[in-house]
Amino acid sequence: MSVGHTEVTGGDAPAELSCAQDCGVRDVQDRLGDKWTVHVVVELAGGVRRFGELRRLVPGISQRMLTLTLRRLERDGLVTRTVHATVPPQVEYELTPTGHDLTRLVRALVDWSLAHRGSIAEARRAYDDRRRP
Amino acid sequence: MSVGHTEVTGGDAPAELSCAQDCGVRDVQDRLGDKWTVHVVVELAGGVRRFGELRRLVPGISQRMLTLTLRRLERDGLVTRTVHATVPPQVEYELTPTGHDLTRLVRALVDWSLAHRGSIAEARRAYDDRRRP
DNA sequence: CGGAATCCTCGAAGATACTG
DNA sequence: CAGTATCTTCGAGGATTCCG
Repeated sequence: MSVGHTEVTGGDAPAELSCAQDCGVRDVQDRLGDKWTVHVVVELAGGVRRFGELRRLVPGISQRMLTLTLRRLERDGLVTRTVHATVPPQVEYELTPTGHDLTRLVRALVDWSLAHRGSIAEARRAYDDRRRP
Repeated sequence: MSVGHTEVTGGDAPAELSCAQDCGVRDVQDRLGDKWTVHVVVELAGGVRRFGELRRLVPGISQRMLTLTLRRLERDGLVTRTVHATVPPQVEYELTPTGHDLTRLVRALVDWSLAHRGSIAEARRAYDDRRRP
């Protein structure tokens, strides 16, 4: 099995992982690996959401982290930010097409972890028991 | 679109994301999000590897981080560790079936980032240009 | 060779306070 | 309401040293 390596000469396989250290994979890892992005994306998958709405939908997130998370998503073109010049102010966030495609990856993540949740927990118990008798 | 929510009563959809705060998804996020696991898994996808071999195959990784990364993978039942009582010592690592399945997720990650690499870089430039004229 | 133990740095994330 | 600005904490990860 080969995860990544495409022969540069004539390959049609999907990826070469080590193209000049990571070729952008780190960006995705950083988004998917941080504490809040996945949660925010999941809520945005439900449609347009306002800032305070997201704050309520993602329990435990601080105002600061919600702002940072949304800004990063916006910067990467995964989310649009629409300011309505009303009073009080009203800001709406929505997934872009690319952002929606990200939810497919998130779903793959969730599916995988659910599929192997049991075996991992078991392996972990076994390992810990071996180490701490 | 709904990424996660399965009605507990009779749903057959794949996942409920907020089952008691994350239901194991964080574990996978932590592995996939950290700095080295993906690289190590990719190399192990090529077959059995010795410690020093991995050290050479994953450029930049420290001895400590390679050890930690492998231990975590072993603890989760994704990698087996085989010590040959030779001199000098020889330790071999290999993906378990679950570990091999993890490579499918890694591949999805790599594929996604390659597919959207361009649009993300572009969005990022546009965003930065808007903010710093 | 394949680690374990220790020390240190630095950035992610939390808490709090202020503002257009 | 939807932020920005500061300060602080905490842990991942790096460097180094020692060991069976």
